Amino acid sequence: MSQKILLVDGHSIANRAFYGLPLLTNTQGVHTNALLGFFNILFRTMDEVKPDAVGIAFDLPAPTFRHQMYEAYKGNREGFPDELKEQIPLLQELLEKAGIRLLTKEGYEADDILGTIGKQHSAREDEVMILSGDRDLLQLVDEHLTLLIPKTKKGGTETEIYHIPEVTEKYGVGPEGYLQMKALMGDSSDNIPGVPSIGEKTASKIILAYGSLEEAIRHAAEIKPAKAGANLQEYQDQARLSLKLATICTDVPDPGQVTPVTPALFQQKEFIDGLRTYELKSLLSRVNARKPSEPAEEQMSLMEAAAPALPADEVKAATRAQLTGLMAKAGQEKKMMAVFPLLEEGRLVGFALCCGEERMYFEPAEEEDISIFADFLAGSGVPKVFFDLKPIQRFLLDRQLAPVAEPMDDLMLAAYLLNASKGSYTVDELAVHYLEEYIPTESDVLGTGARKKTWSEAGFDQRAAYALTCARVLYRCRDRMIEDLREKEAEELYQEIELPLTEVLASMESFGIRCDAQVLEEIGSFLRKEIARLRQDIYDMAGEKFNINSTKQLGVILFERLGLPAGKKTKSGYSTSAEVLEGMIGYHPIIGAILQYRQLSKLESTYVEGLKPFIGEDGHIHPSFQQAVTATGRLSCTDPNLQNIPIREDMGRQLRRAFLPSSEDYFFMDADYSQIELRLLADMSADQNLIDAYQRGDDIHRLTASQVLHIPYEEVSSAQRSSAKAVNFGIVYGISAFSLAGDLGISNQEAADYINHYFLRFPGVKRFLDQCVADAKAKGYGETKYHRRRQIEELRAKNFAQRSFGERVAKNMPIQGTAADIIKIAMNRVYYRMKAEGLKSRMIVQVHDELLIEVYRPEEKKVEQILKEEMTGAASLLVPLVIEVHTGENWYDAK
DNA sequence: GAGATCACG
DNA sequence: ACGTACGTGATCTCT
Repeated sequence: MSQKILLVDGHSIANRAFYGLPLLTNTQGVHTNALLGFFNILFRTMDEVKPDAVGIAFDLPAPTFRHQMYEAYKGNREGFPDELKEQIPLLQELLEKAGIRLLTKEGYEADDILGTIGKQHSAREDEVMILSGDRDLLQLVDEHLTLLIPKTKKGGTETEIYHIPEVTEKYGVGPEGYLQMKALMGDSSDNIPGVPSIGEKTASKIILAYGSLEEAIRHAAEIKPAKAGANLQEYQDQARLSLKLATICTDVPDPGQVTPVTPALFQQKEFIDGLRTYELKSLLSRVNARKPSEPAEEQMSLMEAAAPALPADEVKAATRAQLTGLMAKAGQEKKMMAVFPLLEEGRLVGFALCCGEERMYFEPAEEEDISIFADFLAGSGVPKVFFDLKPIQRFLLDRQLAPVAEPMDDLMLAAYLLNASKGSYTVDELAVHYLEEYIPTESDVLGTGARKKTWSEAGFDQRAAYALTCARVLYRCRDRMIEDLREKEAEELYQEIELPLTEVLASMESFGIRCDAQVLEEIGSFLRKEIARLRQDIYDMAGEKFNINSTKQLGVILFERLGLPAGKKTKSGYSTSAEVLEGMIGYHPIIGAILQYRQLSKLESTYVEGLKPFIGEDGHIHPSFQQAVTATGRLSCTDPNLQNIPIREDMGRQLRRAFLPSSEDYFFMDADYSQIELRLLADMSADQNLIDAYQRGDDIHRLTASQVLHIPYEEVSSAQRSSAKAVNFGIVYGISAFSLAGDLGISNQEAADYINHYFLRFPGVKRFLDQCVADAKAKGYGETKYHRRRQIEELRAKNFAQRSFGERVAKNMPIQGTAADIIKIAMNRVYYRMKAEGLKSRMIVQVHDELLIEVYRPEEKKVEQILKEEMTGAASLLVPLVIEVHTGENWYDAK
């Protein structure tokens, strides 16, 4: 009977684990990050693979031939850092306590042992998986043996899986070929010298052509590029040595035995005591959660805190009767219900409900099932707890069903408000943070990358277990999170702004915006013609063809071949940014052509070709508005991003002609706040000079120029006005003389004078910005008028640049964030008023300080009135909030 | 996957 | 003396 065998490269995984986590210690000062990371990776993999036996191998060096060779080339190899070295024996000890026999053999490295045992089992047609961070082991892959490489990514680990096809796909050659390639290209991290000037690509080509190193050496003379062939000839002995060094031994005598996986593994008292010693809490609760039998008495408290394992055979789909029963009961008793749906491609695969002790998982089979669920969600009696509510609202609105009604909670939004600087939020992180529990992540269940499964492919047991676990976590976290929000004075922000906004965004996404593919195509064909012309001109002027998109190649052409003066540099070479190139106009006609080429190809690739695939069968683009991404509280927009459609240059602006109302009965009305951030600066700083200016209705940039430069208001030139505008922007961004100087093309001294004069004239602004920094330093976070917080760790940095960054953020976040709060309030007011008044007009896009409305013609006056009232009335400031309204038959005309 | 560039507010 | 604007997302190249 064929078995699943998991083999682990101990040193390699410990190494990955070590670098994947910050340096943690227990209270005794023992470093533990590699221990924690190792077991996380091991447990995760065991959950996914469910092996029948495991083997974990470690190097046990001894002076053997191969080792001596290895030593000889070891010159550039750094040893493990001490903090990691110390943890290896602790790890080995823990593994042995857990019941695992370690695989070591004097004089052999771990990969030799893994190779030998792996090939033995593979020959018996067992299914072998080797877990290692080392690509060298790719040479072992065969029909029954796969290599798993854990990747540490932001927020978790993912696993790359290599069967034979993946090896071929990635390297062009199979596992044996990969070994031969290694001999040619070498590997600096493994101190395999290889052949000079042969890298991965050339090596792959050579092996593809000749099959092996020896064959390649025989044909060295005919190898292209000639340099590679000549070097192979010259360094053939070094190549042969490299082959020897790279080859993993598969005939280690008595390599040891794998350990069968039994329920007792990882349950030994000694092992659990060990975890306690190193204070690896999350592992402890995980081990307890996996515990199959009765818990030992001393583990009771931990056991109670941990989610009970969900034996797959006990989870059955709930019947419709059970479902309606639980919903009815919750309705009568007004009991809180956590709801965790599994959605994919607009389909509801299933959902879990958790109402205290009672939990169930249900999969709708008919329309009737969905309508029962939708009725429950739209009902107002039961407090419903979600994580990421917007897709559910979208699901309902797409089907013309009523959206989820209050009372409700979205713990993803709560998590975002509690810590806005994370970018992504998951249920498993809530479990760790609030319950100190480890639950599987979505990628644990579905995998990642090319092998990522859909929920339907994952199988019933997986779906049910995952959804039920998540629902239970939500149920238990809810009260504590709401309490945390209250403590931070953010409950109103959450209840009155973010939560209602979810339906608004779902509605905007569901309607989408019509986009005419023909208009796009016309612009595209014009652009392609122009791009081809420019490309040819550039090649002619450069005297050769090259990839203009490659900054590296472009740098060589401009600064070496044409000998133009190089301006700024980047980390990796010359800068060729528009800013640098613009400074070089006049030196050579190629510069202008390149700038034009850049501009047009950006439009073509990002906005013509980039948008096309998003136009759906309904002729609309349905973007995704992200509510829990930015650190300041703004929305972001993806798939596609409709918040950066060109407008500043007329050529790009033409693209907006492709965005149209959905029928002739509608036109566009676009309303944007006039200088909302500067008005907020006036309000929040209470600077009398700035307030007076806005109350008089002055042109604020003209006024700034007049006051800073000491010239009469009427005599300000347009150049002076635009300098003042740059100063005003700079103030909001946390200005420095250096950057203002760069922006205006003046000296540092002149820029510093501007800033000093500005602050003399607007002393309240100066006081306010300094206060922002002082408050943020004292509290560790910046805050908006509506108590949105952003943690600013950089303020405590020792590094000057980082700390300065923190200070700029402390000045900017309260302003940008409050503007974001206000437009969110406005969106809610406009949307819910249009809804309440039964209008056919609808909000379709938000661009930070701007709302685009598709207006039903008969409703023009009504909508304009609503926009004016609700947007200007969204906040009451010391200065007026002003909006500008434009209308048109497409987005171009409406701006 | 990171870095460079550039589109928007 | 230190290194510089704040916030996003998409595309392309190259390691």
